[in-house]
Amino acid sequence: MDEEWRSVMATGQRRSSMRERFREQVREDVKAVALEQLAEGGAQTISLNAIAKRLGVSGPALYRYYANRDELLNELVIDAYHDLRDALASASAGSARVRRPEQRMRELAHAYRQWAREHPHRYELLFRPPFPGYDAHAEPIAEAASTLMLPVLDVLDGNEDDDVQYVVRVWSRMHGIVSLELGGAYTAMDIDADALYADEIQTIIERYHREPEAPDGVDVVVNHGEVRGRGGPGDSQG
Amino acid sequence: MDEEWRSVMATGQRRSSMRERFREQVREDVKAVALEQLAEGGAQTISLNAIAKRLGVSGPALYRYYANRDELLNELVIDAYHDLRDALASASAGSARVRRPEQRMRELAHAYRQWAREHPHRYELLFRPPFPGYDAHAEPIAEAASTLMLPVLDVLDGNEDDDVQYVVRVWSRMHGIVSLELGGAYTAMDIDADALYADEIQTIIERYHREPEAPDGVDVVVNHGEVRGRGGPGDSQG
DNA sequence: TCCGTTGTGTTAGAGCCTATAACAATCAAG
DNA sequence: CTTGATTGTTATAGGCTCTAACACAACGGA
Repeated sequence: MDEEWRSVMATGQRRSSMRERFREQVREDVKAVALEQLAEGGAQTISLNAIAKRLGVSGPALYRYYANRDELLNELVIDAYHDLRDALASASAGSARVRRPEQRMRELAHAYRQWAREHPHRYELLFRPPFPGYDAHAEPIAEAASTLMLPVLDVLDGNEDDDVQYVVRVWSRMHGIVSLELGGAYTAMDIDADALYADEIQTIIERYHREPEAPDGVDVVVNHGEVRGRGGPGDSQG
Repeated sequence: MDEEWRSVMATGQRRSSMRERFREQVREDVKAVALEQLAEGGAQTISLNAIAKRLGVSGPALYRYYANRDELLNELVIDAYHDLRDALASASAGSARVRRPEQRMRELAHAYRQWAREHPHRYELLFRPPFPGYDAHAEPIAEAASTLMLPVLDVLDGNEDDDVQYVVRVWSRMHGIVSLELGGAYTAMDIDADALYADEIQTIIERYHREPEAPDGVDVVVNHGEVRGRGGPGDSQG
């Protein structure tokens, strides 16, 4: 830790707020190690003590940087939420105006699941009831949801108001599969998660896709499979 | 603990396997306290030490009954799985031959969500990736899934083979909503979980309900919203 | 009835953790 | 150069899991 200080001093950068920069650097280092521990054994494996040891620092030193373990975890939650948001935004932007909306939806859904599979513990961290000390959960989740909503709404060409509930339902369907997949439920019962997810997304897309091609506007604008009055039997042809 | 022994001896029940019965009793007591701790602060709150203290026994005594903390947790998982299974079976049996299949489906779905809301931490315990020591997860989850599948299959009048994937998808949709609800996501974004869930189930029911009333058997037997060839535009009337 | 086996409880202790307190050293700036 | 803020250290308290060594009660056969 002292070495870093000296090397930084040697390079002769601007002295102002050097301490702050260093402080921020240490906080990042701590989070980096915490992320490794998280990836290895889940949230309960994260230990300030072990992190300190790995950074070559004696235990309580890190309490200068994080008031307690929960504060570190909350930081990880916020970072994870940002990361997921960026991944989704990136996927959404990547297929912005190029392809058909169905394809955009497919890619967005794929990005969602892929992020979860790449960072299972962080995903778990995001959408888990943190009953003991729920500090920074409500707000990030709500914002993450909104961020997920926007691309979906964009893909669905929805009107942002009544469609919110439908988009949440779409999100819930994606989350349901992803969550069970990460939990190992599908593996345990020998089910192909890839195919399952693909089929589900396909179903969602078709469900949506009826709308813009509806011949006459009977009242189908925001139907999306909600109740809204049934058309009686015979409205299906396969 | 000695008191119980003496009182039991005093009642003069059959001596054979008295020890076993007592042992089983203690194991149950331990689990009871563990369940309280679970309900209060989640799985990480469960502590053999604290349980021992609450039972008026000194710490390591409980290691005579549970090899380690994980064994206790696994027992809780298995119990939770049994409990959920019973709740679903009960709901399924309760509305067995009386009502229309749609109503049975509705009640089954309701029982599922209700159990999760009554035992949020146990539900969480069931469907969570237990990365550190996953002992008894794969099998219980698979069996719990089957148990959930059967009533759903029954409600759907499916033929148990090809329909498995569809039932898993239905289950995933229920789990998705329940999981996000327990995670507090809906509360954070001001969404009525009751309505959301009801709508989702209704959608599922309608989706299914087209089948038996399909006018001519075009190939609709196991369609359930899977890809299987699209009918082109105009197959929706609201 | 006696005695060995088995089961169950105890305390002691190692090793991990979180977190606080008291103290020392270093940096920043007047 | 002195002073105050920052950051590191060790010591300590208290919690946890789990093992070891020991004591005693219950069981069951001789």
